[in-house]
Amino acid sequence: MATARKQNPDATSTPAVSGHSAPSAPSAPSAAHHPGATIYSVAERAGVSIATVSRVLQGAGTVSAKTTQKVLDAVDELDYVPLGAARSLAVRHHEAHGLVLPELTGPYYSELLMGFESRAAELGQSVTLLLTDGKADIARAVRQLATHVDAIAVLGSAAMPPAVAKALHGKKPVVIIAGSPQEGIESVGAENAHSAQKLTEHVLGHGRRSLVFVGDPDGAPDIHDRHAGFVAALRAAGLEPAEPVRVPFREGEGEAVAERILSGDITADALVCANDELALSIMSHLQDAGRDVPGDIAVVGWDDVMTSRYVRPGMTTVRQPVRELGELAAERLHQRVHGAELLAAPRVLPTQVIIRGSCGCAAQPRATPPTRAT
Amino acid sequence: MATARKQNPDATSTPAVSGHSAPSAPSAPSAAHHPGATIYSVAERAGVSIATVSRVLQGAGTVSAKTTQKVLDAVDELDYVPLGAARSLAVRHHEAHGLVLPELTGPYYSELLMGFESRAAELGQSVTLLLTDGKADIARAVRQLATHVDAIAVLGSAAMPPAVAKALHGKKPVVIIAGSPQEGIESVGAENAHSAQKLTEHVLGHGRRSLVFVGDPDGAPDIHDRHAGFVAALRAAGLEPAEPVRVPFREGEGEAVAERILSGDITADALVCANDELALSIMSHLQDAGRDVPGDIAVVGWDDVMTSRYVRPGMTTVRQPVRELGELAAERLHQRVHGAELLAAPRVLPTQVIIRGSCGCAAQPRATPPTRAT
DNA sequence: CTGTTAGCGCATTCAA
DNA sequence: TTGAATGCGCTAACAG
Repeated sequence: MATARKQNPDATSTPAVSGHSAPSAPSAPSAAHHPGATIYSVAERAGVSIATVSRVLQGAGTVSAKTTQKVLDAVDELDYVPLGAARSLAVRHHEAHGLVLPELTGPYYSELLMGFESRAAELGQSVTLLLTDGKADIARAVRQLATHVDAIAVLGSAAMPPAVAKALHGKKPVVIIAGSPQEGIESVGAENAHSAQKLTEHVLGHGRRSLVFVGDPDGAPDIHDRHAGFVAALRAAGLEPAEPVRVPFREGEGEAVAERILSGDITADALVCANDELALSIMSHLQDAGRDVPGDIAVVGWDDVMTSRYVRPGMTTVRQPVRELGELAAERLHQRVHGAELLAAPRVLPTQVIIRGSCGCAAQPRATPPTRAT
Repeated sequence: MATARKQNPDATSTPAVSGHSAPSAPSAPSAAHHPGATIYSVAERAGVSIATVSRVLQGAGTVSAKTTQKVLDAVDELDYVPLGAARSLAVRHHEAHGLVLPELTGPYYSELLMGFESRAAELGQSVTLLLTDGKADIARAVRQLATHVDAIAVLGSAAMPPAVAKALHGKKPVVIIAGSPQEGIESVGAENAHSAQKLTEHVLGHGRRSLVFVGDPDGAPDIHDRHAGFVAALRAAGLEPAEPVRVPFREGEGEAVAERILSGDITADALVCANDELALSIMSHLQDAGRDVPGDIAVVGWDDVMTSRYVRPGMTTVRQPVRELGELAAERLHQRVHGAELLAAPRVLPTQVIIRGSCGCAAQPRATPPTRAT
């Protein structure tokens, strides 16, 4: 019965003396893990009030050097770990941001997450991660997440029901990353259409005329935009774009696409792929079948993954500032939590076309700093 | 002043009648986001007590269908999002696990994280991620993390001061992943020494006699074990192992190592590398310089990253059940939180040697299911 | 089946 | 510079 508080159901509600926890048992000598040290045990051990303990721990108010030291010692001896939930309840803040991603294969998500975590940490926020792929009830998971965080960032391609996003929003700040801007929800992203157009123009510049877009424009908002840029470039060149080859961009799909090309089901002298994994896989299978890339057919991707530097020919692609995108999202979340207004226009970060050999340019020695264009 | 509670500083502490929040204002008609809906507002709106609201939300106790519906409606209308902190404080746990990783480049960490998140989610736990690379005060970050979670998993190679691990442990369950088992701290990992020995024996089987290990055995516990297996294989073959080439395994290091080989500073007819990124990079630079792999020199790696299937020759390597490792860690954490005893012996998961062409075997068509050995 | 009540551990006025 | 008291929103006995 050391910690004496809130327990006077007997006495009349007059501020009875409540004997300052008299020097009864001088508490256990030293050592040993108090599994449940609380601010009360620390205060008692230091011989101060919990308010004082709180002050030194928060660095708030002014506490004498001597008292501070006593408290710090007690904290140390007791191995005190504050209970975050109690603090959160009192201050009404979780000091945590949520991030919703579909999954983590490939460098894109990881980069994004690293950027997000890094900036969040700088701002004193921890990050709680939610992966949607394979989850049965995503809406439930997101609501659960909302319970523990102050704000949430969602990747556009994460399978989160728009209804959920809207519901959350209004309760907690939400930002959509690389998604289609929704009414009243802030979004950040990397530029797509313009770079796609530049990239396509570059391929056109090699004299290719029969280009096909590989990837599903309706699968994700950024793919949609890339396709739009592709189409724009073709039209500007007086060409009529063929129907895109709509495949999801898992690695395995590349083989199927390659087969269709080899069998003549698809005819093209250049492939503009929705991302590098797809492009890489297709190129590899084509090469295995004896086709020359880019001689017979050019292949370009998007994302500039590591492998794109190692294959031959090097993969021509587009690099996005993915890490910065993550940082930006964390940053905006934090500002919004602290009262900043929702930004009406999406923030879009510039991207960079990386020219290597697969587009038809002379092969470069691989794994060297890429040539920059744009 | 709708929610009437805990406010009778006037009346004597006798259980005064406290007028049941008489049907004063019938509350706002419909619609609109109550920014701060609480269990009280929901209860009031549904015309029940907060206990009932809690019951339907927790699925605990028995509540009549009609009442349940009223509550659910109120929750819906008010767009009620419970405050996790309050619940955590009351039930005294966070329903969250922490995961400490150095960073997220390459597929290893991502896989691990996916496994961890997936299993944690199944168990109803959310995951809070902490990346140590680039953090100034890691100990502080970890303590901060400990504040919000019930248990923590740490990757062995994460730069977490052992002292912190020990401090945390005893307060919250801790498991070390792929690290050196520490006294009194549970650990899980993938098998290293034995597979390394098998792999080395395989290379030896191709007639190579001058093998060198590339990677720093003191850099991470699992590298240490792989090196040990390497040494064991050589000794068993009557060979004296050369000093390992101690480099960190960032991608950039490969070039430097390749240079030393080309310049004759290092002589070897086979390289056993600490991981695939290193092996890949070295092989690539060697090839660029005109060396034949595996003709002139064999190169093998560890991890079986995606690129290892795409390069030629295919990279011979060792696949670890990384995802399963993550799942196992989450699983153990959860069990420990729920009272399970600390496992004295480390749980170690089996690995698999993947034979492709870079070790000296006949080149395989790439990007096909790997041949299994072991 | 439902309501009352007492904390959970902490931050924070308000006094002293 | 310090302490006493109050409440954050929720769960969980305990009554009824």
